[in-house]
Amino acid sequence: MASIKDVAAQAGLSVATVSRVLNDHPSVSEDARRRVLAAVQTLGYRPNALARSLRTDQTRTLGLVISDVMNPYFTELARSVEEEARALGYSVIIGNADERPELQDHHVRTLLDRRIDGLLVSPTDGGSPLMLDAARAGTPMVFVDRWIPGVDVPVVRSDGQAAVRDLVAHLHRIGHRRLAIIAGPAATTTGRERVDAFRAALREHGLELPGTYIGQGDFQAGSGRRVTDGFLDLAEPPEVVFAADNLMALGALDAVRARGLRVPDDIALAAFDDIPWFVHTDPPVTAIAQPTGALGRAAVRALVDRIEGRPGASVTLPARLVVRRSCGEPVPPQSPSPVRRSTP
Amino acid sequence: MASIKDVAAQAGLSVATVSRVLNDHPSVSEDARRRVLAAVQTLGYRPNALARSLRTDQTRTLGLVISDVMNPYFTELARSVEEEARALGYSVIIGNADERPELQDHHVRTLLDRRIDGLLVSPTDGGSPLMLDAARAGTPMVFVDRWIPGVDVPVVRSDGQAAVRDLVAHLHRIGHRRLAIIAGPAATTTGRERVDAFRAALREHGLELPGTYIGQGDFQAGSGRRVTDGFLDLAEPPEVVFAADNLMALGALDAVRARGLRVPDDIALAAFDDIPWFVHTDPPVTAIAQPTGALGRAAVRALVDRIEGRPGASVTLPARLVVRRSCGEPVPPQSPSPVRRSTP
DNA sequence: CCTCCTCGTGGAATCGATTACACGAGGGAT
DNA sequence: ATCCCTCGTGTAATCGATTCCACGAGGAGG
Repeated sequence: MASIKDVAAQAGLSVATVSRVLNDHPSVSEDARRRVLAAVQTLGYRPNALARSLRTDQTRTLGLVISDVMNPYFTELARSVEEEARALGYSVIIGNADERPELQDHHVRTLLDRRIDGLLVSPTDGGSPLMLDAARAGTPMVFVDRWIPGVDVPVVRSDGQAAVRDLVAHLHRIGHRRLAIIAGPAATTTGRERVDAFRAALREHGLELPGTYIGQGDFQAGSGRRVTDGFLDLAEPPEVVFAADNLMALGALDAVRARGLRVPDDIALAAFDDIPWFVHTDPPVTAIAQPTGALGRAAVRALVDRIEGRPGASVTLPARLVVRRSCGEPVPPQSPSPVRRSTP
Repeated sequence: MASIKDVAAQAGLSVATVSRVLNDHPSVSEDARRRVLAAVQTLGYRPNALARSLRTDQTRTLGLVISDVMNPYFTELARSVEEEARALGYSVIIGNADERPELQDHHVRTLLDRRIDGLLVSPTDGGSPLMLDAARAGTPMVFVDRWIPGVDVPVVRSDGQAAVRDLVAHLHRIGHRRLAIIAGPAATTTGRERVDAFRAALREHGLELPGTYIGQGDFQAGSGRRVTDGFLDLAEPPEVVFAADNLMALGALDAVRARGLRVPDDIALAAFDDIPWFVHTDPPVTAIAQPTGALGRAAVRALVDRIEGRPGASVTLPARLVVRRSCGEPVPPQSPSPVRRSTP
């Protein structure tokens, strides 16, 4: 592959001049510029990003470590992150932690070794020493969706508390009293927060959340299935299951279906995170929708702010309840389909 | 950030010796090794991947350019690719082309600039000069899922012909005669092949595929909606719509639902690519399942073979029909749920 | 005791870029 | 005519690693 030296030779100039042309530095003659550009053309030269980054100490690359690529929520987040980053002149390297702390660490390490300019993380756990050290050492970092308390890093997230309250009110109005939740891992903020919000909302209606109605999941489909099975085996099964993410809701549907039961007649279902498929499931699933695209974009802006020396603020955006039929009547006039693809 | 020089100083040795320890070169004394390791520990040193790659001319990184991250099929592909690559000691950088040729080019260029060791592509179009040049110039490359004819690059893909024939036989048996297809872009091999296979299978039953029953889609949900609307507006609408991918099937469901019609009573639906949600849609969707994980793994192995100087062979794996209820009776005894997550 | 190897180590070149500094040519002000 | 800037260019240092080559110490063999 042609290097800058080859271009210099071909153009009959020094590498310094070639470099100046390529970075359009002002003091270079029109003649030199033309010759360099011609040489670049004929050699098909492309600058070596590694060499450039080594010298300039910046990669114009962001690392994004997400908890699970197979989760449509994170997939959409990744898409909006890449889009916004590209608009700001950055590339993104995605690492998929698959909800496994050791994999998360692997990716953080690899990204740091590559000297990315900044890191966007949705932590799977309480934070490994590696990540905490990196944050303390001054690596620009922003938490997105989930975060780690006690670390001085901006957090871009969605607040589901009001939406959860709306959900519980909706369930209560329909007549449900025995409400259960499939929780996410206690090591994650979203895992804890959603349970807390749920419990607080129940209390407003004078309801309890007994221990047997809190199932421990891990944000993946298998755990949703397992926990739902447990609920259905109880002497007094819940009337509603609220899954703390969409994959566990998928698992819950699997479990219900495997027993030949029906939603919402035999048991009602609601989920955190709205995805396009929830419109077409049997029945359409009532869900709490996060402003995913906006979160991704805000996270990138906060991170780039930090990288470029500006403060970089935390952002919290509200989630909202989308009522469909999976919790029973009343059916709303027309449940809107979550909007994808087109960014207005 | 500490460099190898700092480690050398801390250990009281030269950078050469430090480097030898780090790459566990045989000729280094036990004493030196201990001192270097201690220095690495206290400084929290991590080698700079950029510098290393610049010197050794290899990044141990694979580029993967996929057509659309929001498509669960590609998402699963990406996951299996990363998994296999990691097992072989490689990292993966994913570029999302979003079915747009110019974005695909952007990512290929960026990846090439980073001097990735090899490229895995699922081309969105007939191939830009950039990509063809790279292939000709000897960049190790493998096509996955889709490919470009006339380029000397191994292809790892799934053959759906037999499964499409099974599907058409199934539809014919049920009594359907007017079958339509939502095709993918003609610029992609999968776009063309699926139409061809469908037409050939119809012919075996003495059926035609009229032009009005071929809708031009782009593998994204919006086009599925649009095309299905067109079908439903025909004087004689088809009895079955076969969507060439899962997102267009989602769009088709949207369109049918918007008119207050029912699947399969008013119109039947089948799709290429099976995903977990198809089990729980209303009704469960009959689909053609690709061995996605196996494809991703085979593609990585082929690419790594090329990179490491071995031949690197093309692979074709069969797809299979999964019958559910979206095409009407007969209902199979129990339609299996596609397996995710766990790799056996 | 001398010679020859082997082993462990360090010096320095190298990868491909960027950039500080030096330098010569040309033009304007004095 | 002299001085001083500005402009365009080139030389060389530098980023952080790897690796070829040279070198000194020590052991084996004659």
